[in-house]
Amino acid sequence: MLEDLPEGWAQLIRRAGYRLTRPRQAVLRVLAESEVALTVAEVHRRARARYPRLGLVTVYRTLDLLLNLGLVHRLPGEVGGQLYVRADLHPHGHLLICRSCHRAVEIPCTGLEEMTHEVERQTGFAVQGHWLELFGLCPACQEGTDG
Amino acid sequence: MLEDLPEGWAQLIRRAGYRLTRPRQAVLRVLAESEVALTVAEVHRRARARYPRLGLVTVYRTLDLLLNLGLVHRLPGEVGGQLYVRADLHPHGHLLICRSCHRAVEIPCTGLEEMTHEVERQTGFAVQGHWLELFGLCPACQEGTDG
DNA sequence: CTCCGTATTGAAATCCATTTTCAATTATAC
DNA sequence: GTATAATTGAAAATGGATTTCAATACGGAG
Repeated sequence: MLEDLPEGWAQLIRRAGYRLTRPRQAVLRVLAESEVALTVAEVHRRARARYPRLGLVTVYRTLDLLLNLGLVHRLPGEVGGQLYVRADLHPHGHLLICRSCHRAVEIPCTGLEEMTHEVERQTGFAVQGHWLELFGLCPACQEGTDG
Repeated sequence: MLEDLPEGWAQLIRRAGYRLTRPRQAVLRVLAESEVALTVAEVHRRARARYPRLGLVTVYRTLDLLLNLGLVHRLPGEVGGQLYVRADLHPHGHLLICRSCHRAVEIPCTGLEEMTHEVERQTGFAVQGHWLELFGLCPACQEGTDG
């Protein structure tokens, strides 16, 4: 039942003092299985297939929990719903996202550490983190008819 | 009355077929005068000082208009309100934003064009645009007591 | 300068994502 | 098993953003 969760998710959650309940497992599994960034509503829809009584609120709470544990990324999307993806697929927060299907691909991001230090030197800011997002159309969606 | 607007904003808006009304001027002026990225609510608050009858709806509509004309950037911020800044201050969408005061600084962003082409080659995506955001604390806010 | 047609406005209503509240439920330690 | 504290889901509340529509004001024609 838990074996199809990503490496150590179960332990991490338990160690952090959280219970591994059925609703949570449903949400976890959905995220684990998707390489595509999902809206909250989509996570809810999919997770319901595993646990029909699942409430939307629990989806929000579980996503928040996963976010705090660093297991998922939240993509600061456009107006109308944030997107979530497994963090272990994209450890550095450098993503290429398809505007049509939300497929997310990790970008090999050379030189950003260096650039960060350079920027700190120039501006006096204390940089705490970064987000690099490229967006466009993935190969599959380029073949489709929509623009 | 219009002279303190950034270069050509007035003409651009007129040429695009829009009227330069008092409510719009109020909103324009607020954005023109701020180097800091502003929430919609903050724009509303400040613009009211110039034109008290100004409705929040008009702020949204005007920001949208400016966004379409490319005169402002919308920063895909965290949950709870998007931020807007003059686009001419940050032509490439590479920003360093203070988490405390929302001051936005343009990042000299070398090598990103190259990286984009490289990524397109590797992934087959058609890249349409990008967003690079560093966040941290500006020098002034580092001195403050809050974290 | 005045009049007119039309774009624009603001208030209210609505929409939709997210959060809060709280009684009922359920996972885990004993 | 039982106790107990975390967790859940429904409903209500919140808050950002959008839609609707009658009233208003811009800016060209006269």
